[in-house]
Amino acid sequence: MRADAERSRRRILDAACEVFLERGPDAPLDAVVRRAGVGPATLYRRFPDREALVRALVTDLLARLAEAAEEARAAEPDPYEALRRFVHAAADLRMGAAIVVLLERLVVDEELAAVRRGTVVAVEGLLGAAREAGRVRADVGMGDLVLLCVRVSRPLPGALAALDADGGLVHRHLDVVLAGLAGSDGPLGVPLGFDEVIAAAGRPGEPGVGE
Amino acid sequence: MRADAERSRRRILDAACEVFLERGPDAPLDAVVRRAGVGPATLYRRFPDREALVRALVTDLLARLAEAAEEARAAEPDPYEALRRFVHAAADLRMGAAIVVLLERLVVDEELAAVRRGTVVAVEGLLGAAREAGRVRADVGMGDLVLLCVRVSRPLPGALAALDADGGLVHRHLDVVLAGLAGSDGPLGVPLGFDEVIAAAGRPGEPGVGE
DNA sequence: GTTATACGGAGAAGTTTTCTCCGTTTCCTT
DNA sequence: AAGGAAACGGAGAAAACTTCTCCGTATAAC
Repeated sequence: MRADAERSRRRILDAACEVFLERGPDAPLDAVVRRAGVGPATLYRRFPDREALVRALVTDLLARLAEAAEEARAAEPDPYEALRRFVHAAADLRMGAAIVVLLERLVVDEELAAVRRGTVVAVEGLLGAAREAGRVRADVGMGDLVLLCVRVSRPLPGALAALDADGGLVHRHLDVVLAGLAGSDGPLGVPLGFDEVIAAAGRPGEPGVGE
Repeated sequence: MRADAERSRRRILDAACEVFLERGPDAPLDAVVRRAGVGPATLYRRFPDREALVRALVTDLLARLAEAAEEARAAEPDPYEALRRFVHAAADLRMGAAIVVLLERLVVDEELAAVRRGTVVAVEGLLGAAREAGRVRADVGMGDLVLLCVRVSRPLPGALAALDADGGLVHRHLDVVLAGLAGSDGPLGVPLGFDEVIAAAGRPGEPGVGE
């Protein structure tokens, strides 16, 4: 495969990740194209239809998530810290995009099921260890973990997304979820005020959810 | 105003709330119409354009939120419980819809600013009291509170929304946010497993984010 | 330097969304 | 309970968006 082709592929996949996360799996492929900065023909040449794109995206992402889980377990001896490290990594990898698009748009074939199983097992290991160590309450399951991650790491809707351009807010809020509003499990820094929310969204001329 | 007109108005507003929350402020008004079970003409007669609908929706919702805050403060002597009660009420009122649509689509005029101020003051009172009582960490601000509520109470994307048909999951996850994963501030009941997530989304034939 | 491969833009075809007209139904008044 | 004003729903024209392809130009490998 030629170098520029590989580069385009990567840019399209990354763009698709962001776009599906923001606008759902029905987002126009045209939006992906624009975000990727490539021509429409390039996308359609590489991925014959939406399904092909989605399948490539999900496979890629699930594999990287499993890797991140292994990496977290290896890097942190403390099970809770390992879980925490993974959750933050998953947000950076845009786990939400994989979940949303996977569950919505894809017939799960043999290959995909295998990749998915690997990821689930790895994350379950992380969660189970933290739970056994008594660092995570027993009445929280994988589904909670995954859904809370999806909820918190999804981009904020519309103009609010500008608040979190660098992703810092996602990590902050993941920490809140992890540590709890009433806890004191590590400082969060300066409180975010409501005025800043207003200010960020007050900028006119932003066409909304789209770009 | 005639009784049937008032009834239509209410149904449209409720439907708009759900639809904007699920699909963002660009959702087709036609989707609102279908969900409300009225004809398109009825919507356009009552609200000349999207902006009129959105403005009515937001004004209505902000006022109800302020009410809910007052009610929570009056009903619960303990400041933390009052905050908790409000947060759950806000989710039921679909606060997310107001925030998203307000910040995105609306020029904030005099009237709207006044309503908004009232709501913010009421909620700030709740949060401040809980913080002073030492029940909420000092490094969490109104912005965090609002954004976390938006994040957690937004409907899950696409088919995942079926998991939470009755809203129970939102309340569960709000409690996680409030109490913290590592805390033990009240039992959450049976853990939600990953399999249930898969099962809920595995149902084919669901056209996705739309209805 | 040559050749095969990939690229971007313009635009046709198909789909979705917006918004109005008008005949029928529902509510209020007397 | 009957008349009249007001509201309703459905069909459909017009506009806006999406999808997807053709083809001349640019880029990478040898």
